Amino acid sequence: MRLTTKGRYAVTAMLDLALHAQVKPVSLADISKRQKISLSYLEQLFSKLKQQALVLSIRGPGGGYKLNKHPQEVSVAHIIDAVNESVDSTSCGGVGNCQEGEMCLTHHLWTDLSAQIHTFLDDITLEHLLKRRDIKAVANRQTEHHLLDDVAPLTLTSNLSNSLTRTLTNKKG
Amino acid sequence: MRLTTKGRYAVTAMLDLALHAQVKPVSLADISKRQKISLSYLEQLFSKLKQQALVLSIRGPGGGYKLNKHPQEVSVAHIIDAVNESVDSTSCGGVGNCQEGEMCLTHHLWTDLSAQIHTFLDDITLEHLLKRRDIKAVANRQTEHHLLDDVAPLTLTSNLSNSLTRTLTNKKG
DNA sequence: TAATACTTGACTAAAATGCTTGGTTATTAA
DNA sequence: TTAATAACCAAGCATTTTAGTCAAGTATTA
Repeated sequence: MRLTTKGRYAVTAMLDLALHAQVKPVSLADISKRQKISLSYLEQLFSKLKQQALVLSIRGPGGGYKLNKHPQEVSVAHIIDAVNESVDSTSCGGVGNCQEGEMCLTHHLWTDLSAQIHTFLDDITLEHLLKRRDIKAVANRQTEHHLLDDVAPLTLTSNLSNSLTRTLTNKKG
Repeated sequence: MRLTTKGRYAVTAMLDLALHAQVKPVSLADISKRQKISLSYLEQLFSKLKQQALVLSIRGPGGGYKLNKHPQEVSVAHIIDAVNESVDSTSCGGVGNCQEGEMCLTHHLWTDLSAQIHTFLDDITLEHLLKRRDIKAVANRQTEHHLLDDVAPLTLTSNLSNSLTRTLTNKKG
């Protein structure tokens, strides 16, 4: 499991799709403008996302990309894995040549840890993120209604964060 | 939060310290041999680990490094953060120039997600990893005693993984 | 005093990241 | 049919990160 900005870009772009490609497809140019990611970089990322069947493409004018699965079926882990191409190679390459057993030990502990993080991110889907988005959208409307300009935004993001924390940590029990 | 091989090297090295630097300090040359990490790369890593007061150094013959805290006080997150120097810079740089609010949204979701992973890794200490190590050592002795050569090792690592899974996911409730 | 081992800095090769440029192909609307 | 759109594709490039080398220190101990 690798966590870099590349994965963040991919998750952001997929979330953009989930938000805007409900009816008609969304072009990479649109995502590029909205999320400030270079068009050609998006092309590279979506090439891999399509290989993993996470998105489908429609060519020609009015074309673009759409999600190929329901938001609740797309995990953050899958998105990140899709763009990070086969990490593998944990020095000994799986069951390879750990000479002393000492190395194999710490090596195993790390891969276990890595697997844990993967499981953690595999439980978080686009659906989860979308729900938080809805909460924020509703909250924003409330904010406008109550005319609280400066204080409210901070409270809102703080609420968002807390709610996300609760959602993610209290999973499965 | 960034997750790369650099962080893995650091965690592995710290685990090596925890295992071998109980009485006398351990030289980087020893860790280099045991964990197959280049000496000079270890020097760079330990320079940062020392800056973060995670280790202390003893110079001269018989010198080396020791943990500066108890294993239960050293989290995996802290180790990874120490060698990954101030990640920051999430495009808008915190509270900066998210123009459309749309970007700020996904941006926030990501930082929340990242914070969750951080919290997750902050709960895992060297102590936890050491305990798993003990379990495996005991299990290995049992294996030798029962003379199960082929089947047992697989079961053991599987048990290790499961036990780790339980420990990590069932934390705090 | 010599060996040990940390400390520091400069430098390098390789890989990953993020982006540019310049095309092609399929599709649609004028 | 033509022009615009937008996916697709490939090569290349600047920057950063990774991982490591080399060479000089300095502190400590035997």
